[in-house]
Amino acid sequence: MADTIEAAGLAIHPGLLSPAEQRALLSDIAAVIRKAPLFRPTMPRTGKPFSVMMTNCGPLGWVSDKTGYRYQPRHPETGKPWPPMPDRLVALWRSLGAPAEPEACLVNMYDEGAKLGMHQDSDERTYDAPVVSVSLGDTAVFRMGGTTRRGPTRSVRLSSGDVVVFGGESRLMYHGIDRVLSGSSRLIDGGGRINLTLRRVTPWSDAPSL
DNA sequence: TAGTAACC
DNA sequence: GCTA
Repeated sequence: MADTIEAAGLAIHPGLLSPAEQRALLSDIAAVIRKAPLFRPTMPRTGKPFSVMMTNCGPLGWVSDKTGYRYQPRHPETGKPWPPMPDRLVALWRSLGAPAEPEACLVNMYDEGAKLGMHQDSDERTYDAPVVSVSLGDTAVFRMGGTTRRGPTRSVRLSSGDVVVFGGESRLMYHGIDRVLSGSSRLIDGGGRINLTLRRVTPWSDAPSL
């Protein structure tokens, strides 16, 4: 395990999760996907499909369709509430010193060829809490930039078990996935990469009313 | 608008 | 810079 990289509130923790922890988490997520099947979001206005498949767990889930990006309490296809956040993810969030409790866990499934263009996580009503990202399965070529669309970017490989915390200035940094290195991990049967992003959507002061 | 093209 |  290499040293933790830290800059402007960004913390990359290579190999934070042991192989046993990765397998346990993957098992939790497989159960989530059985209850809340992966769906393919589409772009606002154009309706162009994402290459990434998604689902969520926790009280709120991120979705996108022709009408826009938003958080909502129910699966867009089944109409059912998102499955509960696994205890293991709440424990991870707390272990990283994040405030309150995570309200949303977006599950992104990358098959071979899937990618995600550069974007900011800015659909939340609060940016006080960090975004916590967990990588499972095949290695991703992750690109990160600054807090505006233009400017220099750098490329970082994220392997299974790596955890990234976007806090402080880095909370609104542009980032994306250039590609996934097929066959680089044996964690997921059939290959691919699963990324979990834990987020706080509403300010902590609003939380008791949830 | 988390996609994509096209042009440099 | 386009998209509906």
